[in-house]
Amino acid sequence: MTAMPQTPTVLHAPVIDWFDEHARDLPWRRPEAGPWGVMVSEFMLQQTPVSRVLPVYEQWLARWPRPADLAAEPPGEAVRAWGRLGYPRRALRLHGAAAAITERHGGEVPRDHAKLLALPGVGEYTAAAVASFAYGQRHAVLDTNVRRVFARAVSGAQYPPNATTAAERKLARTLLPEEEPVAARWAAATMELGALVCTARTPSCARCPIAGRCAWKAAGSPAHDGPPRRGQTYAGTDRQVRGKLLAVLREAVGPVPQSALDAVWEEPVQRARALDGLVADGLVEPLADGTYRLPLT
DNA sequence: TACCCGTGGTG
DNA sequence: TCACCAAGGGT
Repeated sequence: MTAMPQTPTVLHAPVIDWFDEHARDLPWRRPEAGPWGVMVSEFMLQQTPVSRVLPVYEQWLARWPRPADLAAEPPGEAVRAWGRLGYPRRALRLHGAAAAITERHGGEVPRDHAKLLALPGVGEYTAAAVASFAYGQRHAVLDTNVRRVFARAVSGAQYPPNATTAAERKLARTLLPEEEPVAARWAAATMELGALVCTARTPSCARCPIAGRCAWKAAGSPAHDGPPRRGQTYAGTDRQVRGKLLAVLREAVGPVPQSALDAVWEEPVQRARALDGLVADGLVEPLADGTYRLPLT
């Protein structure tokens, strides 16, 4: 059961005041980033830490300052520029989003949440984040940081559920400040609080602006009880093989022979399955002569 | 819903 | 050392 705060607004001022003082100076938060910069950052930050995104973000925006600039290049160039950020399908989707923005929205990142949501690679979180951070709109922005902050401060649990629940969305809407600019500030502030203070492993409650109102802390910071949180195995999986295969193609200038791909993984069945998967995903293009390259279309 | 999808830092 | 973790989305 989720406990409703008696007066939701009491959290707003301390969290936003804390954000005013402690917010990181990130490039996508600067005014010159614009909606496109915000969108690029949101794609890159999906499951990838800020520190690793920073250099790639700068290169990306310098090379493709507008959606149309990216849309004008082959998707394989986006995959190559993605580097080692991980989950390279995001690069493909960002390229697809840029193409859709160019074709359907006159080259401007749409302001409307529903239109954002219709873009490839843009889900509930990213649509709300772009609408809120880039356009100052009032949306519940529920990422892993915000979910953890609310789980602790309001629900009294160490961790949120594995999958986002309807109760969490309702709570987020309940806590959202009424005024649009305040709501946008709140969204960024709660995310930052989760990223810097209310961290997953060892939260710094001594530095938390709402520690005095935290339900989890008040309960004695009880350990997580429910089902174990989903772990991520990696070694020996298809994902690892796909990563090795794509790394070869990223670093190659032109098409690579089958033999170069065969060299990265011993086991032929899994290797073939991984390569087929990359082709099916549009990350790799097989050529008639038996070589492979990053996609030109 | 549960699972798939990369990569690297860290306690 | 190694399991956990990092501004999710698609199916």
